Amino acid sequence: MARGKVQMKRIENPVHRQVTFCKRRAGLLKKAKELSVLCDAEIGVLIFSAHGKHYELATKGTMQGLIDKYMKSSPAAAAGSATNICEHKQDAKEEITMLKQEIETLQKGLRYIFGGGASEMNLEELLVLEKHLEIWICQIRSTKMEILFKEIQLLRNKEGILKAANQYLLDKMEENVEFTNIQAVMDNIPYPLTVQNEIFQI
Amino acid sequence: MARGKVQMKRIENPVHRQVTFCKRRAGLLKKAKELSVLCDAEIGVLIFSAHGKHYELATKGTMQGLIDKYMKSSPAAAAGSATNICEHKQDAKEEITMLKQEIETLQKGLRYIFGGGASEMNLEELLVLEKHLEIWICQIRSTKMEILFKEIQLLRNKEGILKAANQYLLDKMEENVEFTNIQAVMDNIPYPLTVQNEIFQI
DNA sequence: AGCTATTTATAACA
DNA sequence: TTGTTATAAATAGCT
Repeated sequence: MARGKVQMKRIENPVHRQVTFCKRRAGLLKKAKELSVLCDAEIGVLIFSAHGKHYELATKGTMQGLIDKYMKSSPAAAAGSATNICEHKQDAKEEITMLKQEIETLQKGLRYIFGGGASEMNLEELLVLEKHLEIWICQIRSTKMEILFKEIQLLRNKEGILKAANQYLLDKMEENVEFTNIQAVMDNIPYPLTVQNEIFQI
Repeated sequence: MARGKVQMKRIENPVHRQVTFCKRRAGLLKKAKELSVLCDAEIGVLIFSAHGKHYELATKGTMQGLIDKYMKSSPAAAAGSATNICEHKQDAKEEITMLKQEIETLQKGLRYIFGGGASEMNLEELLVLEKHLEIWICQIRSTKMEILFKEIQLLRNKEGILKAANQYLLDKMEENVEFTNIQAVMDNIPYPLTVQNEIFQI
């Protein structure tokens, strides 16, 4: 650019190359700063020399911030990038908040049970708790009914079997010349209830 | 640089600014490419315009690769970097696990109190549980009523105070020769409700 | 977008 | 690296 045009290819002379790297690097960073200031843009420049040294510039904030911005706006192809991690982090935070609320509710419920009072719960919480309990009771009643219907079915089956057995025994009796006490036989047939009496207090 | 020096400050004229942004952006990217070629360096440039548009250049590979390189070589001080985010994510996961365990414990506690999970409970246990829940609901309703009565009492007190204030104001009016709009005065008395509307949905 | 008068950047040299 | 300087590039103000 001065004292002679320059070919756009790698400078083979190592000394020349190093000097040019120094000067042009400074020039590039200066230009970047200028562009940022003049046009109100956010600019990041990363320079890695062939020897592994690195130089950077970030106008308006940190390089990290710029990279984050880049991750968000650039093709999402950057799988597993900081952005995704951030989103996961966000999700996790939300989940934690949810879980904490759940714990809070459960603890209040327990406190309520043990304390025997709901003095520390507000109206809104009490309404929610009441609704939950009502639903729970409904479920319990439904389960109860299910059990009872099963029991009834079982008893009906047993009834059928026993009636058949009785009939069989009665027939035997009639065949039999010797007269015995039918009632006694009937009384001795085991006929246990499979459920307790209180179940009829529905 | 041409036809006049330029002040190193934001160009206020939006048209000028946009034009300059275009031109200098192209210049900067060209310079970056040149430096990369001439000196065998790896260079990345990120440019975000004030309006959110973004431009990038990565010589020798992708921007992602450059960023990875930057992450590794830059002072680990880059707080909030991917590494840290990962750690945070890990922390978050652990916290979630902990919270879930806590919830499990609390739920067991509740289940214990009520005598086990409803699905595995027999009729007897279900009846007991139902009774407990009914009692609980009764207590909740009682507490709810208590809160409401307190609220009503509060409102009644306020009513008394306001009525007295109104009377006082009316008396003042009568004394006053000049006639003013009484209704306007009454309307302006602040009368905030201390509970939300939903409480009346009992 | 394209055109120049100028300002900048910088290659070669010290 | 830094400084100097001749010269190539970049670009501000216009169209």
